[in-house]
This record gives sequence, C-alpha cells and structure tokens, in this order.
Amino acid sequence: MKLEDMLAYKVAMAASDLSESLYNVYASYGLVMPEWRIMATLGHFSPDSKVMSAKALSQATRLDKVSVSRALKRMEHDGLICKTLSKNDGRFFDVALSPRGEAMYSEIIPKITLWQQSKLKNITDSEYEIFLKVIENFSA
Amino acid sequence: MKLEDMLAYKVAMAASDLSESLYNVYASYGLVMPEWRIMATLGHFSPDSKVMSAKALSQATRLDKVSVSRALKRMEHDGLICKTLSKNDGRFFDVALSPRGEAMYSEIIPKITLWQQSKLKNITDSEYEIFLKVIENFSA
DNA sequence: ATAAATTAGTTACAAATGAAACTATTTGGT
DNA sequence: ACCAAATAGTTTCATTTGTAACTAATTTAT
Repeated sequence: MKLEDMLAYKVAMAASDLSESLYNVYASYGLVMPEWRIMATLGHFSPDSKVMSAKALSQATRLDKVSVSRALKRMEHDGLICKTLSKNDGRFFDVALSPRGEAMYSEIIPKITLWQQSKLKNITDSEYEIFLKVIENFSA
Repeated sequence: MKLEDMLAYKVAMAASDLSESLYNVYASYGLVMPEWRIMATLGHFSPDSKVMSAKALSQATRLDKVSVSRALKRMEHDGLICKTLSKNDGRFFDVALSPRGEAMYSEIIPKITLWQQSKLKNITDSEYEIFLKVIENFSA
C-alpha cells in the first residue's frame, strides 16, 4: 500500500487543496478561515442575520473557543459583527453580523457558490450524492 | 447555503476526523504524522526499503523540507532510519529504514490496513471507486 | 441565603509550523 | 580554472495554534 493510496492521506490532500483554493476567494476580503466560517454561520439567514453566542459559533464551526474569541475580536474591530452581552445570561454574548458584515457576506456568497460549482463541474449529481454519503460516513 | 453543506468544510471535517482516528493507530509506536508518512514512503518496498533523499521524501509526502528535516532527525535518533551522505552528490542524503524501522513498519502496516477496511466497511466497491474519482478531481 | 460547582469567554503561556536566512556542495557560464 | 547561480538540507525566528489557567456570571445543593 503506497502512501498516496491511503485513505486518510488522499482526503487530507483534497482538504488542503480545497481549503487553499477557497481561501483565494475570501482572502481578498481580508478574512481568514475562522472569520469566514463565522461569517458563513451568522449570515446563513441573511438578510436577517442570526444571533448566536460564541459557544454556539464554536460548535457550529468546529473551531475551539479560543479561535472563536480571537476571530470575533478582530471582526468586531473591523466592524463586521455586533457583540453585546446577553440580557438573560451575562456569561453569553449575542453575536450577529453588522450591516457591514451582512453586505460583505452578500458579496462573498455568490463567489463561493460559483467556486463550488466550478469544483463540481466534472461531477454528475449521482456521483456527488455517493461522494457525500461516503465522506459523511468518515465523519461518523 | 449552510456552512456544513459547503464542500470545503465537509472535506476538511472528514480529513481531520480520519487523521485523528488514524493517529490512534501509529501514535502507540511513538510516531507523529510526518514520521508516519516518511515511514510509509520508505517502507513501501519492504523488506528492501527504498533509499530516498530528504527532498524526494518531501515531495512524496507533501511535507515541507523543514518538517522532513526535523522528522528525520528524530527518526535517526530513535534508530528508525539510516541517513548517509550520498556518494555521488554531497548535498543529498541517502535515507532508508533501518532494520528496526523495517520491523516497526511491518508491524504497523497490517493495523493500518485493518483500520482502513473498518472505515470502508459500509461502502461498496463501486461507491468507493466513485468517491476516489471525485476526491482526486479536487486535488487537480 | 450561601458556598460549591458549572459554564462562557479571555488571557497567558507553550508547542507546532513555516518562511526566510544560512551553510555546504555542485553546476554552468565565461 | 574561477566565479556566479542553483540546489539540499539545517537553523533561526516569527506567526499560528491550542492547552491550561484565569475572570466573571449563573446554577445547584445544602
């Protein structure tokens, strides 16, 4: 069995290639990966951005809480999010995209969609379905 | 489009889950990922281990040359590899598994094979073929 | 009502990573 | 033959990353 035939290696290579390629899309907006993941999560219900705690963001993005804390700090500094202490529970923050963050999200999302379509242009729908089944099997 | 439906995110999650799971196999031999990749590459022609330069190992494993240098240093210290200056070109090293490295490789490889089979046990051959086609398409 | 235990988030510190500078050897042009 | 350019590998240093300790708020048990 050659290294390049090994499952974990193959998937790791694909992941790093895809990640690097996708980075080229959102990096032009000054975002790094954790920031992009947070924006994607908060912006999902755009134009009425979701409000989430840092903890919930951490779970949704699979980023550890330190990464989320750092990303939110920078995004707040850059005016991309609003962060206010929760009225109900003073340990939580209510985090949402700011109008500026919403605008950026709306501008990026079509580019991400196009990027993803281009990555899948040689793949049929049924092939992609099988691919999803297999890849999700690995994350179980 | 939700984050968890995004291609790059899905593949990244699968990659990190697989990587962590595989790590449990070779970590009991005191190896870390770069060392495992190098061992897998050198051991591929076991019991007559391949001889390769650090540069060639870097290309075969997709590790940068600094990581390879550090991994080889530790593997040499642990007696897993032999590293000698090339006769033809004094810039290169000839790197090969030592008998001890060969023995370890021979012990690990069946476990890796079993591990991989268990990861694929819910997947049919034809599904796996399609999966490979798709994932290789992403690394192109 | 109060003290102990949890939980959210931040900060401080340590380990891993990679880019750039460095050494040593070889190659190519004059 | 000699000097500049290129190449292999190592070391240094700065950045990234995550773990563990910390602060502050809330909950639970007595």
